[in-house]
Amino acid sequence: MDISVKGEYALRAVFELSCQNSPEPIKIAKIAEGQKIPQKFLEMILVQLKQGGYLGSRRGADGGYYLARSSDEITVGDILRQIDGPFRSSRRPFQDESSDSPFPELWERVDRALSCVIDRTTFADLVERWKQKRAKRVLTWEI
Amino acid sequence: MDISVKGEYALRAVFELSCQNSPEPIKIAKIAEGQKIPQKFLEMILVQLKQGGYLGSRRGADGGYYLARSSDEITVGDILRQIDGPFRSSRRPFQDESSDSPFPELWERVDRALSCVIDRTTFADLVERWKQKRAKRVLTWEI
DNA sequence: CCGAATCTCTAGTAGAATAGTAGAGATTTA
DNA sequence: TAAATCTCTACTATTCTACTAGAGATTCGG
Repeated sequence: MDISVKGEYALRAVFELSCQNSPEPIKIAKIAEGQKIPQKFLEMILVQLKQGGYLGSRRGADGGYYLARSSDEITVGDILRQIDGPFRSSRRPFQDESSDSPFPELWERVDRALSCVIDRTTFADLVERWKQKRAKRVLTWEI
Repeated sequence: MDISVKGEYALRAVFELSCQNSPEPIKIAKIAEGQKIPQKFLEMILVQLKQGGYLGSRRGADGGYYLARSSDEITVGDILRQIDGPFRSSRRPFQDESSDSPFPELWERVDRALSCVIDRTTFADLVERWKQKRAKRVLTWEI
């Protein structure tokens, strides 16, 4: 019942790209620096996200990564599943044997509850909320 | 975002005890057999559950484990947290550094959603639902 | 078209966690 | 007391996590 560091790095990388929201690619090094992620580790993560169709890339000078879809069409759940695979609670090996147990149904309900948060939260949402929080903080300071 | 086998074994063990619902202790061997859990592994799990105050035990002939509380006062979340520790999503190391990120809030929402299921589902609930499902199945067969 | 910048691919790796196993010791009851 | 049972300590094989290293492929500016 935990999220891997790798998964969180992936979220932070996509968040960074969503914030920039530029059609021009952003360098791995810049993302790594901005989000404090070991660069070589991040490289592997970004390749996975590209394979999933969430990011695109360009090599060479002025190369980098960019969002392959708009940030309101990528959810937190998309990224986590791409990086860490499907959550195990949904495909436990116990289900088939006799099925005479209350747990498959429990795991379904857990999955649904989780899904309500992670599959409904897009990166556009995250950026917006984060901006609002920042605006609020600045306001409070100025008063 | 997954549940350990150990955690699921613990749930199954407590479920077994809740089903029996007997004041008399039930032997480890019987629980292990009933829920298909390696006995030696189960022993360690049961000790942890006893330390958490969820189970009691008696040694010697006719010894075994029993519920230390009524099954409607033990939740799925209690057992999972006792076995696997608190979920990491709630105490990630990223929070403190700058806190200039939308993720702490996201993890809070994940935790709340999860909590709505696992901290509100007691073993009495599980037993009842399971019995109802069984009754339904029998009914369908008989028609 | 050269070369520098950048992404990409393969491989390896230290340390922790997972899912157990083994066996002697402590306690209780018949 | 003897047998049954829980309890405690220790060990271990395998897998996973979070990286690191380095050579190769591609692009673009000049």
